[in-house]
Amino acid sequence: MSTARRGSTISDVADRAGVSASTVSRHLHGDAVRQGEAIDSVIKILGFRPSRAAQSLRSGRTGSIALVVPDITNPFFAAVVRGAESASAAEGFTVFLSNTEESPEREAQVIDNVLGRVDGIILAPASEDDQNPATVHRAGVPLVFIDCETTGSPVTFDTILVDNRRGAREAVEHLAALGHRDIAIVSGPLGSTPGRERYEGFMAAMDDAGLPVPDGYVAFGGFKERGGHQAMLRLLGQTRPPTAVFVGNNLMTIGALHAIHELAVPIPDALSVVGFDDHVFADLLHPGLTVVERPMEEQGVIAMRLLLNRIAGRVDAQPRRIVLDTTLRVRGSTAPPSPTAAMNARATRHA
Amino acid sequence: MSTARRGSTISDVADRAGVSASTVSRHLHGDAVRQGEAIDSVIKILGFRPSRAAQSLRSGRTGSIALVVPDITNPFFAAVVRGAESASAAEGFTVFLSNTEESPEREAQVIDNVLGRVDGIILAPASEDDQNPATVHRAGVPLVFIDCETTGSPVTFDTILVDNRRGAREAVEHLAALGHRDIAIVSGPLGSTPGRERYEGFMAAMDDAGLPVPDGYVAFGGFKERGGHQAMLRLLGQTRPPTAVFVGNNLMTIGALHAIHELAVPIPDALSVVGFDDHVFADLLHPGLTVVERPMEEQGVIAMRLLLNRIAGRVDAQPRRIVLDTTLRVRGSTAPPSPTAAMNARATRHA
DNA sequence: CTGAAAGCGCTTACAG
DNA sequence: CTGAAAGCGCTTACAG
Repeated sequence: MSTARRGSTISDVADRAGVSASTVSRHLHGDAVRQGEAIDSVIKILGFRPSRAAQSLRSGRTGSIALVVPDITNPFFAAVVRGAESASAAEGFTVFLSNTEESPEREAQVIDNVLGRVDGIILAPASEDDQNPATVHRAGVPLVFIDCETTGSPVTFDTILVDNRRGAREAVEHLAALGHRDIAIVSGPLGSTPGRERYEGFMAAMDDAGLPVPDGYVAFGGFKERGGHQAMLRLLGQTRPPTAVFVGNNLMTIGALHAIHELAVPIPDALSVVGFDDHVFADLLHPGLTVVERPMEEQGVIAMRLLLNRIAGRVDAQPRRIVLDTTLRVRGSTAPPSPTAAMNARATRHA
Repeated sequence: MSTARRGSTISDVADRAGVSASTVSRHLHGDAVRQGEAIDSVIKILGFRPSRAAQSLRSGRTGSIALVVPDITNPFFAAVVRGAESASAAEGFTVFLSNTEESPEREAQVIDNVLGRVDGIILAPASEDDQNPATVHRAGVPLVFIDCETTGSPVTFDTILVDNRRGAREAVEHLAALGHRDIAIVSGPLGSTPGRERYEGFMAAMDDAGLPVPDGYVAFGGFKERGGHQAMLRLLGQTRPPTAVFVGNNLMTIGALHAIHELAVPIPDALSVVGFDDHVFADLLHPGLTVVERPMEEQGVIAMRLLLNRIAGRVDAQPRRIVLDTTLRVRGSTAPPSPTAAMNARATRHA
């Protein structure tokens, strides 16, 4: 590399400051040292930066954490990143982000690349039968699950989740209390934790409320705008469309709203909508969007703390599983079914 | 760390395979070796993974690239990441992503953390008077700008951009050709390259078309949904609203569209809209969104290639500046101004 | 508080 | 094609 300047080493600093490398090293790590100021000034003059590689090799620590998520463009994960970074900054750790595009293969590659360059991994596995966590465990690297977990593994890991089933149930109960009986779901894939749990919560709550869920009221899609858009078009294309819908993911909700606008279905007059995850836009819309809200940055903070504790050995062997609560935030997108809409649904049903 | 297993080393592998560590190392790097298969099987049995730290320390290479962007949730940068990763995978490099939240301070921290753990940096600087590139240069680490650049630095860097001015001009010329005279802009911050260049391109094209741009037709906002939303509300809140608008960024366009929907302004009847950057949704909307399109993944690919060439010393000292073309993609959101809308605008103007 | 010394786990000329 | 040896730049017991 022609432009690369040979950086100075700790010995260069030591020589010019008239101390030993040990002393420079100690000073760098905050130990009290006599020539502290002299060392500082030499460091500045030389533009010295300790070699991360040498530090890692010798100390066995890297000071880095990998955060591996299925979709970096999802604002939920962006919030998680913010939380994780703020929790790690305090202990001097750097967060590296990697995107798997929801592919277990990409995830395997990322993990392979990351093992040995980080002290720990926070992972939102793409699917519940994902085998990558075993690889991480074999390498002796601490791992924490966030948002999703894998099942059937002989090993368990620290995990931070929200009560997805309860969140979905709250949405259903809210809609049922408003008088809706024709309630549909736009659901994410059942192979992932949030997809499965929100679906199960929805079905259980509908059952408890004595409301049937015809096949046509269950529409699946990928966890992104396009998935929600297509699923919602299918729901609305039926002869007897629902009067209310629960959408199981933030990006899917955006897609679903676009579909609703395209078909010029008025919210909440003809259709009440509840989304999962609050976002910047939820109260800018007219009407505002009713959502199941959950802690986001906080999950990042907790995941990072669990991981750092694990790394520092500050925690007993038993992995923790933390499940946070959701909150229903009611805005204008949910209302009692209008007489006409309800009647239409009823009439069609009996036709 | 109680759970961490001491990993095996290259010497362990060498011993069990009956060769020297040198031979194992060579085999690992693809050199022809006699005991190749034996070595492979020992590696498998032992679950050997070479220590990245030791490799870096000895070879002076890390095999990693940092990609530092202002907003990971912007689909443009997600596409850049995809492109960069595909270009780096071929040469065995791993990409680490870092988010600066458009803050030069966060950017400084990220760069400080990343220097010494990567062989090069691809940076989309938050602002044009950003001083962080100088730090990177001092550390002797190759740097490539993408999407944004900094001005006034004594050093120049490889840079990959698009012709923002021309893109904005195409939008204006398209609208003017349709017969619009009352054309407004929702612009990002002038402190960033895309904000400034698109603004300048818009103003120059309006000037060339002989169309005045009253102050009220220029609305600035941050490069996100909220910025576009608020700016658009301001534009539409005027006594003489424009009949067409150019929105200078993808996320701002989403926000602007929400504002337009809220105020129930029909597109394109009362307002034609051109966005910057195509996205998943542009042709799902009704009407479809006319946009200035630009290569996205390709920019990531090119940035990575420039950087890898620099790292490998495969390139002459002179930094390259590559400017890609934009394309106007016309969909239904732009149409001639309706007689009423135009008349309203005219009438109001003369009132 | 300080320094000399060993060593983390690799890679890479060097000599054969 | 192969091995012995040196060394990348730190950190960390050890002894003082």
